[in-house]
Amino acid sequence: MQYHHGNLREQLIFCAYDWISTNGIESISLRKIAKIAKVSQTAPYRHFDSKEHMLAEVATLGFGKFSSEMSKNKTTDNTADDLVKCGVTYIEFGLANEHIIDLMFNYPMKKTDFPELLAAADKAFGMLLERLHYMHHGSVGAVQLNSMSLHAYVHGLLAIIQINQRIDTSAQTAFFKASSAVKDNLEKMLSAFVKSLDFS
Amino acid sequence: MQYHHGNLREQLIFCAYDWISTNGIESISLRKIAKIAKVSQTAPYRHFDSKEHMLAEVATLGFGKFSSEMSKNKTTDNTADDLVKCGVTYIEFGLANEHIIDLMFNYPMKKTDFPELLAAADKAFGMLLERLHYMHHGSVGAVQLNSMSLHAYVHGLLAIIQINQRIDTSAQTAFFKASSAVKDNLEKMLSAFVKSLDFS
DNA sequence: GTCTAAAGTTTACACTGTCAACTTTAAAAT
DNA sequence: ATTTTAAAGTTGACAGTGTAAACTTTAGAC
Repeated sequence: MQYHHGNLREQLIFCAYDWISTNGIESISLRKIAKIAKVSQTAPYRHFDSKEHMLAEVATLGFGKFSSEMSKNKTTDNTADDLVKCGVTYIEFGLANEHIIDLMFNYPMKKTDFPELLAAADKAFGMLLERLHYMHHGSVGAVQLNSMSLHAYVHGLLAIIQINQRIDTSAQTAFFKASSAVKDNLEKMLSAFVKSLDFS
Repeated sequence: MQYHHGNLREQLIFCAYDWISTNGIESISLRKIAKIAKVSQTAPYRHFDSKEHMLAEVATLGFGKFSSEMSKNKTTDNTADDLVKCGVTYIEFGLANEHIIDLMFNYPMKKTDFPELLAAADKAFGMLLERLHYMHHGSVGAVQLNSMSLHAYVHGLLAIIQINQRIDTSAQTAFFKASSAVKDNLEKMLSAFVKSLDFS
């Protein structure tokens, strides 16, 4: 079966992705996206159950780009370095796409309603798991705990940097002065962290 | 000068705090809060410039409770343990008040518009700094970097656990299975992390 | 007791998500 | 080739939102 517009569903997702990228999540509305795509206000409802459903598709797209970014830099001969690069890539992606990563991780969605999104998120997480399994040399042990630990650390570093960036410099307090130093020491901090993990 | 209602401003803040605690941030509206406080829809505008302004006051209240929770458990004879307790308290507060901490850290507000909020956040962060300064024995060195590092780790752990909790068990993937193990290993993970910090 | 400014109300506007009822049109069935 | 049908898109409506303007009430200063 064909359609009228050509490919409205995907175009809406792309429009929404762009809008969120530049304007943030709160300012989005289905009606605006529909207007940008030059269709009527309720046309999106022929393709998505709800606004949340559409945002889930955008988040899925985000995880796709995120994964392909993360899958680069695989050297295999020094997995610890790869892990550090993973972390740096994670944070750089977050800084370059602050609103999208906000949607991906902070926007409250019933993720179980959107299996595609769940799978996309899981795939991204798999990049970490894969490398950690390699470092554990087959022993399963604390590999999951280590992966969570690393993910938490990286995720937290990104959050700290973002919180800092939302403050304009003139009003910086002790907290925000400190967090600006994080960005300049990312690799050092991450590799120290990876070294501290237990691979026994 | 007096007023009609008695103490509407504070009551609105408390109402909003309660509402957010139980219902989350997205579902809040100024009109609902006004109705709960039994005043007209626009009465809040005699006390707050905007919805955001009111939420900033709620967040400030949140940071107050957060700080007083964090300031407990100060033994001074084993600061490393205190730091671990700080982290555990942070995460426990977050889990017991998921929507409030969401407002405090994830809700996008121009924090510079609300100096009270900035100060309250800074005070909470000071709990960490204080202990870390003690462990650095006066040497300033990497104390700020360490504080950011620890904050990032704790913040990230909380985020991971929260993400996990939003998924219902039947649909758990590798990612979410792993994150459930974090909660049972919090203290172990935190004390390993604190030990890995460089206090030279 | 009058006056004034703070506190609260009413009305209104533009915007939102979403539903129901309608129209168009591409492709399957005849 | 023509009819049928269901998907794709439109129109209009409803309740809820933030917030601005104009109004009313009332406590306290004079």
